[in-house]
This record gives sequence, structure tokens and C-alpha cells, in this order.
Amino acid sequence: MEFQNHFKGHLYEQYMRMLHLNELYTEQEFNSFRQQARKYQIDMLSNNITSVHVIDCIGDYEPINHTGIVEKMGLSKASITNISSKLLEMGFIMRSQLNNNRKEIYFSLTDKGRHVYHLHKELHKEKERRFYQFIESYSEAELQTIGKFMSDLVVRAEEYSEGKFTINDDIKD
Amino acid sequence: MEFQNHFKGHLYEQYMRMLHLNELYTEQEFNSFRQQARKYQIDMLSNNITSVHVIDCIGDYEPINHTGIVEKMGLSKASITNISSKLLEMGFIMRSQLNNNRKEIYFSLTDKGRHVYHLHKELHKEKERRFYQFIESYSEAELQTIGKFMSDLVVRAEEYSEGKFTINDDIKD
DNA sequence: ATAATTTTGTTCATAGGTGAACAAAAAAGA
DNA sequence: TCTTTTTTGTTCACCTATGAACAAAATTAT
Repeated sequence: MEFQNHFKGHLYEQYMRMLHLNELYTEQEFNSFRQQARKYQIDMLSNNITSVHVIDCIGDYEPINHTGIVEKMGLSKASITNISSKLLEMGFIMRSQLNNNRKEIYFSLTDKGRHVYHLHKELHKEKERRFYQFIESYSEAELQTIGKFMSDLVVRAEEYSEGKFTINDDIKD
Repeated sequence: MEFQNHFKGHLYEQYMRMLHLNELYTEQEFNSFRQQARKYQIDMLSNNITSVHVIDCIGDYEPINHTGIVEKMGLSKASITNISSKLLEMGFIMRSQLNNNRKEIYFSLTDKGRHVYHLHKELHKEKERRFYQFIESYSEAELQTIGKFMSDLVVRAEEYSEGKFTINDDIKD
């Protein structure tokens, strides 16, 4: 029992650390991206990964309009206006009107933007590859267990963010 | 083999989703905190969790100076200057000089700040409790597997952020 | 058709966060 | 002691992101 509690506490700690370290991991990922971009003489001009994600989004769904990007990415309208005008200026994307619609503006990638798009996709494939390599040392049964755990976590987080339960309904001093 | 690849792809997806959903989860957590704070008529004045984390940090290590907070939290000096002067103004923390040192400024919690501190700690305990409840449905063996997986992930992320390997050394077009 | 409503995208003020330059104090060297 | 260097914390200019207010266009209702 003593052992068990200790073990579970340890598990929780590992869980929290894992989540936290993932942030650093993501940061490093962007460094790798910039490094790679430099290699191809692509100047991203910004230290921000978001504009790359916008390029990624446009590449996935072009032609896509402002609102579409906002919905896909979960960013604010103001933010997308800002980023897309920079990407436009830097020649990564281009705008066009479709049909006779004079309201909606559709974006698509230029060749330069497509280059970035592919670079980014490659990075993600590489990341995925590393993940598969990482899990190679686990048995089929273990991976089943891990898979169940993660999908349970996802379900839990989804239920939570849908407000199905609330933290702290019953906190006591 | 076909099945296996599909399974592993699914695992990767779950892994990514789990990491992503955690962000939403964290957001919700702060909502709960504010809700709780309102119940005690504590006005945080800001929608930002960071100042609560600063209070938490000061509570853990008081008396702690500016540089100490910067190091513990991994935020910039400028940021801590900004946040601490707000917390000071709002009466959550107080400053003092130690010894004859006229350079370093030490912070500690006021009663009001301590209230927030305890509230925040309670929230975290509650979160931990929920985690234990969540893993109750798993067997000892399964938890061992999951624990190993997470600690392996942590090690991997640590190695990575120490630059022991680099993404993309060998990307091909 | 035309009036009312909704959708779309920009602008603006504001907030959080940062690095670089800086001044003051302390510590280390001479 | 007196000079040089390091530590500490603030200020400033800048970047990213946001919500609210807004104008223009499109859609829906009458």
C-alpha cells in the first residue's frame, strides 16, 4: 500500500513532467524548422511558428478564406489579418476573389510558400517517424495498454472541456 | 502488419491529441480558479494565470528575490518586474530588504496573497486526486507499463532539449 | 425590390511577454 | 583603498495575440 501510493505519486509526477517537457520539445522543433529554412535561403523574418502553421493550413485547404483559417486554427480574426498580411507581403501566399464575390478573400500558396509547406510537412513526418522508432521497444500488449491510456485521457479531457464536470465543486478549506 | 501500422498510426494520433487537449484542460483549470477566487471575493483583475503562478512561487520560497523568481519560473526579468509590481499594488505580496543589502528586493505573501496561494494549492491537490481516480481502473501491471512509457518520454524529451540529437539532420526532398 | 440581418474582414486599443540598454549596488581584484 | 567586474532590477521599444467596434458586402425576410 505504501509502495503503491508512492508509485502512483511518481506516476503523476512523470505525467506532469511529460506534459511540461513537451512544450520545450515543441520549441526545439521550431528551431529545427528555422535551421532547415535557412538552409534553403528562406527568410521567415519572424521567430514565430504561428505563421508557418498558417502556411500549413492554407496549403491544406487552399483556396481558403479568412474565416476558414480562423475556424481551422482557432485563432482570432485580428490575428489572422495580421499574419496573413505579413505572409502576403513576404510572398508566401497570394490572395484572390472567387466567383463574383467581392467580400470574401481567398488565400493560396505561392511557390515560395509551397516550399515552406513541404518543409514543414517533412518535419512532421520526421517527427512521426521518430515516434514510431521510439515505441519500437514496446511489446504489442504494452502498446495496447498505452493506447488505451491515451485514448482514455483524451476522452477525459474532452468531457472536461465540454464542461461535463467541474474542478473544485467540493473544495474544503 | 497492415493492422500493426494502422494501430501505430492511431497511437500517434492519440498521443498528439492528448498533448493538445491538455492545453484546453489547463485553460479550464484557470477558469475554475477564478470561479473559486470570486467565491471568496478575491479580485484577480487579470485573466492571466501567470500572476497566480508567481504567487505560488513566492509562497513556496519566500522570502525570494526578483532573480530567484526569474530562475524558478523561467520567465524574463522584465516580465517578473511587471507582474510583481501589479501584485504589489493589488496587495497580494509585499517587498522587503534583507540584511544591509540595498540592491536585492525580497518578496513575500500578504494574508490576501496567502489565501490565493492556498486556493491554488488546493486546486492542484484536487487535480492530483482526480488523476488517481482516473487511473484506478488500471491494473498494477498496466500502470507499470504506462509509467515506463511516460518516463521514457521524459528522458527522450530531456535528451532532445539538451540537443543530444537534432530533428532533420537527414531530410531528403 | 428593399429593408433587416448576418457574414466577412480591418482597425484600434489593450494586455502579456521579451531582449537589450541601462543605472545602481555589491563583489572581486589590484 | 580604489578600480573593475558581476549581479540585480527597471525601463524601453517591440512582437504576438485578442476583443470590440466598425464598414462593406452578401444573404434573408418582408
